[in-house]
Order: sequence, then C-alpha cells, then structure tokens
Amino acid sequence: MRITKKIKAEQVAILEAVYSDVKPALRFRNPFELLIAVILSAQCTDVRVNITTERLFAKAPDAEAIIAMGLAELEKEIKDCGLFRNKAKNIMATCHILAEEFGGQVPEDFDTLLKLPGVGRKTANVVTSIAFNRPAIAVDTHVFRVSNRLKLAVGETPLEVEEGLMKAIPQTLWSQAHHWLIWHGRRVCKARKPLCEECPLGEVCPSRGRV
DNA sequence: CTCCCGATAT
DNA sequence: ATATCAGGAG
Repeated sequence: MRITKKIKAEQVAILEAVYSDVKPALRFRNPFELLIAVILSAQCTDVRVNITTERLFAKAPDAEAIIAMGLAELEKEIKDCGLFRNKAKNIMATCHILAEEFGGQVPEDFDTLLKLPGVGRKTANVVTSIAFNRPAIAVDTHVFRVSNRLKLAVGETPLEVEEGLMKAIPQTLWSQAHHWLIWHGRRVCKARKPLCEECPLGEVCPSRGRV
C-alpha cells in the first residue's frame, strides 16, 4: 500500500472518530503532579505509576515536601516503578530547581522544562500539551510504534516521528492525536501481538497482518 | 550505544 | 522465560 496524504487524512479521521473520548491515563491534580507522574512513567505501566503517585502525593504533594522527605525515603516510595535510583535522583534535583528558581511552580516554557533533570523531549511535550494546553505531540513508545506501522509518520527516532506527525495532523488536533495513538497502541496495535483483525484502521494500514 | 530496574503480560 | 512498559542521561 502506498501512503498518500489522502490516506493519512483518512487514518486521522478514523482515529478521531474512534478515540474522541479518551483522556490521560495518568492521574494528576496539577502541573507538578503531572510532571512527576510522567518522569515516573518511563519503562513502567500507567497503572503502576498511578498506584505509586497516589501514595507519594498523599505524603508529599509539592516540591518542598518532596525535598523535606529526603532521597532515601523517596526511593522507597517509587521503587515499584523501576529505574528507581535514577528517577529518585532526578525528581529530587528537579524539585530543588522548582523550589529555588520557580517558586515551587512548574515552568511553562518548553526549553526550560527540557533542562530539568529527568525531563526529556517526551516529558516536556506531555506537560506542555496536557498541563498547559498548548499544541504539542509527545512521542512515547506507543506513538512511535503506531505511527511507524501506519506510516502516518515514519522515523528512526522519536523526534523524526514527532516532526512527521506535526505535518500529517492539523495543529488543533495535536494534543488529542497524542492520546488517540497511545490508546490505539495499548488496546489494538500492541507491541507484541497486535489485533489486526479487529483494527478499525485495517483498511488503511500498510502493516496489517505483517507485524 | 549502554545502563538504569521492578512489575506485568504473554 | 522473556518482552514490554506514557524514557532519559552519560
């Protein structure tokens, strides 16, 4: 199958129709909680992150409280999420920067977010898009895999896919499209055993049956 | 490129 | 038993 702009537009239309009601899987009450939840979500399921953050934020709901808790205690709190030494160190360093440079608040500027320890392009895009409601497409493992399989956006790096998606999708839909692709990736276009037979995008997917 | 890493799905 | 999970840093 040759992927034309018309087919990409059809893929976007189907995704929008099927996944119009999806919302973020990570639970959070403010930009700070979202930032910490996304840092924790690396190589970890959203279900496990939600269990962890509910306990963590009950004890330490902001940057000052996490600093007061100390690194050893923070490591215990987030251990179940994996990569816990790196994540704890990064979260602690980020909390210090937030407390000392931004009055405990999460900065809205994208490049400022990127400089925070443990915050890469994907996390910065999630915060930009979801917490601050500005157009951005965060490319995580699901978005990367689904975009490449559909050839909606092809690339060997998340940045290449992000740029391709921004061309293929109207800016007003960027933030939603991120969620469409994630949900599609989890429920249907799964990494291990994709459900091509029951995929609503089967007719417009060049990878159908050969993954 | 490698390392970090426990929990979960298959 | 192994692949994968809302990645990022060195």
